[in-house]
Amino acid sequence: MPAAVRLPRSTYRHGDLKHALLDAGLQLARGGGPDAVTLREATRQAGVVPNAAYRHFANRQDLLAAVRAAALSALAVSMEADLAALSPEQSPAAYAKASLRAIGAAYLRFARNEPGLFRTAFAGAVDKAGGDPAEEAGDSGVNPFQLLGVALNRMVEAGILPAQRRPAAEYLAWSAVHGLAMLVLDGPLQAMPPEQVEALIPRLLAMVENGL
Amino acid sequence: MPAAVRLPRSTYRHGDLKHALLDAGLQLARGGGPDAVTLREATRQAGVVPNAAYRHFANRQDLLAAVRAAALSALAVSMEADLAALSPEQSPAAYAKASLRAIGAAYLRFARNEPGLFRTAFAGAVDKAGGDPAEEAGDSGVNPFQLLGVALNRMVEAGILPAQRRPAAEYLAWSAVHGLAMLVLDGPLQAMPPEQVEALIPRLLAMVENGL
DNA sequence: CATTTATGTGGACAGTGTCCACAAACAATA
DNA sequence: TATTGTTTGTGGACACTGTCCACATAAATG
Repeated sequence: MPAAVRLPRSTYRHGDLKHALLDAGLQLARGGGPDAVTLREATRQAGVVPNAAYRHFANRQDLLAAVRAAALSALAVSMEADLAALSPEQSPAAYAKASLRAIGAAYLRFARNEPGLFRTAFAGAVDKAGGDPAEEAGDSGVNPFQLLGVALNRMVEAGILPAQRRPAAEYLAWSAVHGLAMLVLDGPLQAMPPEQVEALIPRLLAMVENGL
Repeated sequence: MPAAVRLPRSTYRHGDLKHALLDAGLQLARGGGPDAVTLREATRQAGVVPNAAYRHFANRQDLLAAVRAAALSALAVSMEADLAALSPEQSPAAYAKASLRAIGAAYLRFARNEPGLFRTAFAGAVDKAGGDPAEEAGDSGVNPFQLLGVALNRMVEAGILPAQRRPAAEYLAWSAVHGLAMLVLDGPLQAMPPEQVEALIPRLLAMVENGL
């Protein structure tokens, strides 16, 4: 693939404008959340006239949706890394619990380290009559829900989560973690000192573990 | 106070433009969330030229912050009503549990019935060096946190919540409920059928109750 | 009544999304 | 190889937004 992406290019054709716009959009989202990803700024960074974007995206919402999917995928990748770093050299029960906690902690860490991407990942997008709730796989084919499902399955297998409570349990666990992230990022917990937030995390995860 | 608020007025002065703008803003937020509350449309509904708004609000963000506070207050009022409707003619423990559940249910019902207001209430506003996290009282002086605190205190008094776990417990409970609301409104649970969401609610509240 | 202050008006500017007609480069085909 | 057609980027325009400035008007104050 041609590498020339930045700078006022000499060729009329761009080469891979769609990718360039998505990258620019991601960078904008990273810095300023969903509102910052604007068509004109993205095209500007790609060194192209605003209207060029319409050859690759139907409108701003369409570009934003693509950026959103990429951001969600980035979150999943980050979580996956933490999950994979766990060594299963322990009792199944301890391993299952550790998995759940690692996932929750990674989720919250991502929200803290990449607030723009996190906000963008969950900026209300209307699904076009989507099918199953948790089935919008990102680029890498992994999404946060599925990872949660893995951890919960481990808990069932280890006997620390009754099988009847397994169905839809990811939504419960997920709600708790997601809620804390949102309250800290955009909500009334913005002003809470970081160390206090940090102290809240293990308690929240314990609540999920014991309450499921 | 003069009642003439709508229609192309004849008087040069408006009478209570600040209130009119806030009302218009609330209506806009109700219909389309925070992005819909625009200076120009609010002034239009108030029958006034756009710039008039700047005599009462520093800028759009300032108006939005006022609308946000009012939306949060509306949420608190709705929760308070449900809480007051509970009859304490039962064991303290049952009453405390019922209080917690009523609060959570009211929160989620509000999110479902007034998505625009709910989104607006939690649309990232930067507090101007605010003090304590849960201390931004709305117009009515009540906010969601304080109500949660009441229910949790009842649980401690009833002996179903250990006193050591009491501090900051509202943030944990709140996170769970808020997270579900956000996932359903703006997140990947948008597509989930309402009856399935409804079934999730008691399970979520049970998780909080047992996990705290 | 005269003046000061609060409040709304008018006009302007930059920035945004989006539409339309046009132009340039590549692809396919005669 | 030369012609044709399709993809992709350009140029110009429009409506809409927030915000600034100078001005006008009504109310309050002396």
